[in-house]
Amino acid sequence: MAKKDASARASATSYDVARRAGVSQSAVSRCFRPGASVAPATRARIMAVAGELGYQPNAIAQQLITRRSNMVAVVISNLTNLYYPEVLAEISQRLSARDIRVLLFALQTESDVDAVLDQIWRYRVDGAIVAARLSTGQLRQFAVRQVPLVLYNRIGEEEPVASVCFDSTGGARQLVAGLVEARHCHFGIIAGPEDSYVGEERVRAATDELRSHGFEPLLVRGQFDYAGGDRGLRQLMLMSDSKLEAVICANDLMAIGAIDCARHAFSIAVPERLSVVGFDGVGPATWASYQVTTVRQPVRRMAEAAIEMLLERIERPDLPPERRLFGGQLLPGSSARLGPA
Amino acid sequence: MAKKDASARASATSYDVARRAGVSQSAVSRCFRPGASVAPATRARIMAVAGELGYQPNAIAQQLITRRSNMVAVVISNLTNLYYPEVLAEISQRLSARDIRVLLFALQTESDVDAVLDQIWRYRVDGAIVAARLSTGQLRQFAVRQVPLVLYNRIGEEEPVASVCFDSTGGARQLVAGLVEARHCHFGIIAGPEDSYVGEERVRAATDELRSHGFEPLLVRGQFDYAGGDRGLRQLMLMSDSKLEAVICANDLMAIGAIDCARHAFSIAVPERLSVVGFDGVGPATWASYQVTTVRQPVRRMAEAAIEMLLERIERPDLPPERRLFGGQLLPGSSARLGPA
DNA sequence: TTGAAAGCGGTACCAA
DNA sequence: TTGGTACCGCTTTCAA
Repeated sequence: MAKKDASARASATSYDVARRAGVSQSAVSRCFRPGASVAPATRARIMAVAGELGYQPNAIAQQLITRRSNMVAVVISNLTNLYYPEVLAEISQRLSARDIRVLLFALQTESDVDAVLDQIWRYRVDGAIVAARLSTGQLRQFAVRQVPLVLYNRIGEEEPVASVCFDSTGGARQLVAGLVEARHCHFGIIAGPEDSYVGEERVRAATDELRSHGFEPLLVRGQFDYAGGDRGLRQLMLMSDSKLEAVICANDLMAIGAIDCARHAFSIAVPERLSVVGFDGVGPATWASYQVTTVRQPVRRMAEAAIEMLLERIERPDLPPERRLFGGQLLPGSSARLGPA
Repeated sequence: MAKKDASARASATSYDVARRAGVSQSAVSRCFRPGASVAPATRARIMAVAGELGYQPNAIAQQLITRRSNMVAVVISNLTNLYYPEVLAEISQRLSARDIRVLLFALQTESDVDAVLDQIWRYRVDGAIVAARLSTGQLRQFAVRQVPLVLYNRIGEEEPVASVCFDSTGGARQLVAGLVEARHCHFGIIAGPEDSYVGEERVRAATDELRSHGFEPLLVRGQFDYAGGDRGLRQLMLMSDSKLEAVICANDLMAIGAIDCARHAFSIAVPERLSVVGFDGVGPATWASYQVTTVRQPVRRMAEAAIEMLLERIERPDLPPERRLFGGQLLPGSSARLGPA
């Protein structure tokens, strides 16, 4: 059976180009591979025809033969978190710059992970950057299937996995130290859901640090959002008999919710009567109405590191797991009194 | 040359499964195609082996042969806009639910579009949802290459293209009507960059509506972000000789910037002395410190519509361009006096 | 119900 | 520098 005519298909193939340029298909292929040997005249003719036909090599076919998809799966748990869009934008742009495409998986709930992993295997991505909780079994699958993986702000709990994390502990120390120095005595912590790695680490670090100074914080939990901060503060107010002096929130969004709640629902002046601190350094944290005292994650450096680690592991799958920890920068803001001076 | 052993490759192929199950490769393939005829016993044996080997059909090979990638390109101009993460999350989740993957292209600047389009052609995506400005030439390419396309909050300027848009005009009318009824007389508009379609439409609609009431607004421009709103208000204050009574911002983020600027930089009470309104209805607009008077875009419905339109066009490429316009819901908020009562 | 075989659109090796 | 050819891993006739 004769080959189908080019016009029948949506896009031209290397055969179409070859025929019209009067060369072999191999020649066309070589023209699109940097460093291949093609006579200048031949190349010119081929490229001219390719231009006419709007020929672009079919990435799918390339992937099949080279076993390289030039795609990386990016798995993100909740894009509406305000912090993640920034991460995603960074990762996406940096991967594009390296000529790698992003296959995006935005999870609504973390329970969707298994379905996502199935797709990841099927698409034979070159690697994955995951900002979602993975079970040990799920982590093992990456190893078994030899798909390079870098976790973002998560860790492999039972086995080591390459990961890029924010140093919540260091951040928490700085915040607590400042609050203690400013002579706050009654502390509250608004934590996120227990299954959040970064969240728990922040809470644990803050708690430890407070205890080392002889303080025992009140603890409440909520979602990592504005409403979570609002509700958290209400609970703390009830529990503390209104003696609360400082609140440490697991992220900026909660801190903002808590600040608004304090000011508008309880008419408590922030920071005069109540100090509120957060984590992340997201955009809204710097808005004039809040100026949240927080610790900023170096998102760009972390995104870059995640990509570097992933690309290294794509080239050399045998590289050992490595964990890179990034310290944050204290943004003093004005939602808390940090002392002294 | 003998076939390579399965263990040499990262993942099992249908041949590996076939060999171990003692059937032909075709049989394995059929097992994974719903509605194919396979004897129950055969299927059971094959599936058992597939399970052991962790076999998953290679999506790449399937794409090549079926000419269906089950991937949709999603192009978004600035993910950091606060409004887009919500859109992206919706689109991504709804496509996943339909077993379609998202190939994400997050543009830093709109000038990257050509490079992105090249990738889109090469990956032979089934279609594209684009929330970025496309030139007429670029739009034509989609037509020529027969890649179904749906624009999100953009339109084809010189030729009709399937698109889903927010009805900025209707929204602007509602906002302006309310402001005029409340007897504001001196208006300012903080617009976005001129190359933004939605932004310009909002500005034009607001201007027209104001003129129809006999008012001529002052106009300034900036980026669609917090700083843009801040700077915009400062400029308006200079231009208006402090007579400014109402400011219409091209989006909520600018409105928030303007509100903060009014209150903190100029000590102007909002809404008592100055009314500020925005567009979109993003999360922060509802925060207690702002409660922006705005018009909310029905993001979920719009995302759903975009996907429906795209899928229809993937099935039936000959469908004519259609433009679906979604009205917004006025959120009265408390950043503006809308009248009367 | 099953297996053989012909592609899908490329890459890369080999001989000319 | 070129063209021929054997794959990559799957889907899909077509016979058996």
